[in-house]
Amino acid sequence: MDARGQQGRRPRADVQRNRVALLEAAQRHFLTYGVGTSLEAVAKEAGVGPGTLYRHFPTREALLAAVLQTRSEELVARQEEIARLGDADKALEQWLRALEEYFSAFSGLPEPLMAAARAQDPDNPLTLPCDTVITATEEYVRAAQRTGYVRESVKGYDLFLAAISVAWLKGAGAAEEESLDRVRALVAAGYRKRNTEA
Amino acid sequence: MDARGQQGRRPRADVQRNRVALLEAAQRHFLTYGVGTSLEAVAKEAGVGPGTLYRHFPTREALLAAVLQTRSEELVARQEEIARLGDADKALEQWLRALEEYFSAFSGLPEPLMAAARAQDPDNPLTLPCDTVITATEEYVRAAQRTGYVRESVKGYDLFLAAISVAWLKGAGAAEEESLDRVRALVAAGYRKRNTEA
DNA sequence: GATAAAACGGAGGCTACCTCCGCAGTGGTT
DNA sequence: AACCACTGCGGAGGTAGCCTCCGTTTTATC
Repeated sequence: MDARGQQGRRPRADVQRNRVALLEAAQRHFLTYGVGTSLEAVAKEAGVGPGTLYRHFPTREALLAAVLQTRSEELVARQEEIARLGDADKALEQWLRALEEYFSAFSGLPEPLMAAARAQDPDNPLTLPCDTVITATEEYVRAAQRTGYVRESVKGYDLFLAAISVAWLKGAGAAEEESLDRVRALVAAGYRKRNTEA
Repeated sequence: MDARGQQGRRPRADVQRNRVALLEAAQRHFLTYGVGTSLEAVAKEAGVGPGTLYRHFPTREALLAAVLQTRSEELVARQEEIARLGDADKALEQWLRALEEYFSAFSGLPEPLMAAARAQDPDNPLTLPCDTVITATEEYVRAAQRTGYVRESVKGYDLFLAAISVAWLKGAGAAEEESLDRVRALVAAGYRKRNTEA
């Protein structure tokens, strides 16, 4: 009598319950210990056995991608906000900043993202979000090039690489915010046409 | 009767023999599998037990630092070569390139180097080489600033970070040489005063 | 309730880390 | 050359994390 599409029985209640518990536990652990955290510990904290974790999320990347979903949505929301700016240069700058925050969501995140970006393996659940942000970056770059702010030789992928590098630096913990700001300025000075002397 | 310093018996021959075998095996494995390779496998290939490996090199970082010693010497040799250039701008550029190669010696090397650079733990055997190259970078930057090539706001540490980031990108394998070249150009355009339009 | 399908969970096999200590190899001495 | 003392060897073993397989439990439906 229920309105689900075609056939098959209604999905079991415990599946959804466990999935949510796993995602919450995973987020906590990724935040605290980075993406390399023990998956067994995640399962234990979610109150399920390791088998259940691996059935829901067959690889670490799958779990990561699922946890990252929320952040991806935040990123889309930011895009709308950025679109309201009008100024293509400011938009690109803000977008890169948003990207960087996204990549720094958990310590160690840049690594698997890079692996996904490179391998183009359609089975890797991180490939999709990766490609999405690269494409978006290319558009911001094109827009800023049309209005003459950005060098013609710069490609969107380059700035994706720059953003993920800065995120890596941040996650490697090796630099205080002050150093990071100077690196960001370095990148900005690198892609802009105008030369703000200093 | 032999000319060793003060007292104690002569060091045993097997110690040196094992040390060399370990270093060779470690270098091979680091080259092939990256810095995360199995240390037990290294010991086995060197023909010694795990205990011997850990006695010689109590941590992975210690082994890494010892293997890196050769490369550090190469880097010093390069410095002399660079000094002969005369041009401070070219010198800085070449130094950054040499740094990047040094950091890319093994896949995954940037991670422990960053950790050492940040923690300033005197017990970490990677801290010393790290500090050395940072100091050297600062000098190259100062020289290039004196001759007016480089922005005053740039710090040596920033360019160290930039170089290690590019090495990370290379090791993460995510970028072909073409993309890396564009990122390098981005960094160069970022730290230079002169604006080479494009 | 009864039934069948779906999901659970933990035991178990695997690999790697690192330590500890009985034993073997080595340098010095006679 | 034979002995001694000691330094260094190496592997067994405890720990932890990965991932799978399958007997058991939970669930939706009738």
